[in-house]
Amino acid sequence: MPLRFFNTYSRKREEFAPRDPGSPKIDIYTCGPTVYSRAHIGNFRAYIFEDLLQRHLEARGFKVHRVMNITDVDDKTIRGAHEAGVPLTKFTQQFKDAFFKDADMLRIKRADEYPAATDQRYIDKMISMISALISKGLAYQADDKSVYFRINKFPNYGKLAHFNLDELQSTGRVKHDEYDKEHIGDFALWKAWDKEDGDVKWDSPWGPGRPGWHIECSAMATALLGDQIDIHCGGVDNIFPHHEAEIAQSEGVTGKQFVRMWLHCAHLLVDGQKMSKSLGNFYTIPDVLAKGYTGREIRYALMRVNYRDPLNFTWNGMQEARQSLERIDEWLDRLRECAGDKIDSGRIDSHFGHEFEDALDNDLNISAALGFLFESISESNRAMDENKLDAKTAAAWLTWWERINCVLRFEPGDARVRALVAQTGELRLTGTLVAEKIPTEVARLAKERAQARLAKDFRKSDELRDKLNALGWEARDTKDGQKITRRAGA
RNA sequence: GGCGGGGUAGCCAAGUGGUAAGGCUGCGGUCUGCAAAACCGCUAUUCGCGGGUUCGAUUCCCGCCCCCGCCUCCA
Repeated sequence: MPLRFFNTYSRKREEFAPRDPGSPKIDIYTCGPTVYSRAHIGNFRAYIFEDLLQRHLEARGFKVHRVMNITDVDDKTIRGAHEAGVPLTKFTQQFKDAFFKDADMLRIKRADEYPAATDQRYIDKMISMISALISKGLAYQADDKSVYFRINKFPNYGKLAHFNLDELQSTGRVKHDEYDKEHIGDFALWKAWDKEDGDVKWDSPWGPGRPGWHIECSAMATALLGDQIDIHCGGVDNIFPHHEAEIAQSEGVTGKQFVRMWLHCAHLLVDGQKMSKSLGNFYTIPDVLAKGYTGREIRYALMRVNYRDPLNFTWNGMQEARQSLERIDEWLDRLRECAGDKIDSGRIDSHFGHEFEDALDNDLNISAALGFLFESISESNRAMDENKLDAKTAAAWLTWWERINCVLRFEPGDARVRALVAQTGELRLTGTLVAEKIPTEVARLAKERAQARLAKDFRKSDELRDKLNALGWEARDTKDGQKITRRAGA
């Protein structure tokens, strides 16, 4: 089945192939955070989408080289540093650290490189690109000393967003230096130093200043990935002006098609509105964790809807994510018990097809892929209920799970490891998971409860179950004895 | 005004020119001392609205309504 993605440029689903058809190498550039405050879960929806994209491409045998930029100089970072009374680099560092911490929490695979806009290497590259644009007549220095891109000289400007330049309207959200620019749509490549910038400045042929926002991506992308990249991703709000500007700058310098495929992620909504810093309707990862949810539950909640559809964030949705993951966890536990010592001898039988991967091939249709997973869960659960699943097949299911989980990364985490306490009170490990140490108090209560049950003292047994519950553990009676697990989200 | 995305059960959501996957919730059943989990069953004669094409449309075409986003800070 061919890999197909919706290319924003053509507005069509297109078959994807690497630049070099004979090579599995793919270069991806993804727009990263501006580190002026903590990223919110709407931002992370885009990063989760990119993670899914990368992991699926890798599952399909491609060698992905991914770059994500860190914007660490712009109006907001400068203002934030000024207000905090600390140097810019110190101000941005805390949000860089927080970004990686949050990304790890969501099990987002690290990009190969995280270039920062303030790295002198890229400042130099930006300056050389701007010089090239000026020499080609595609840019000019205005009276305010800033350098602007001359969009009227770049015929393709507006092609990505499908905008007609004559119809661009100012929304009044941003102050324009309309007197200095030739065209309202001309965007800054180099911003001349202003006293509000303080000591944030770099030397350039046009005087001291700092880079415009868009040029950094063109510079870092071409510096690290070359003149042409396979896939470029971002949120839909980056289509215009940011990605439009990137095309103009990059192609203006190189004369080559900059990006072969543009993929854009729809917004995360809150109460039907875009989650954004400016509206104040946002949650950060720590906000959601504080409500008792785990990183993988957030991951599930952000990943389960196709990336091109708006996704409404709700606490009900978080609860659904938790319950769905619980279902997967229970299934894995049953399979591991069923597989027993055959657990490592799993081999994929022919009936374990590739429907999961096939679904993702179609523009990352995660809903269809998860639908197939849950159908598989029902099917194998039924077989286990009927005692028709042998250990080898159970092991094969687990092997299949390991395969698709390379993309999903939904396995229980360290903080939520499942363990068994048999009636004897002995600790037993399930499958390949490492058991979390059951607190001695919990183990003691569990043992006491097992004894009460043997004595048919159900009143005491129920009281002990309530106590375990209060401690965040769940006691369940199975035919193999009492089972103690961490409660969901605990 | 221009350019996009979306509207499928209580909620989330897939999908196809041939009669609606899956998840969550709820209800009934099996199992259980009771639960839990799992399994079984039930829950949209219908896919925003109105036309058209067709033997047949949720799916294609035309018109309209609603929601969200972008139009130079935004993932």
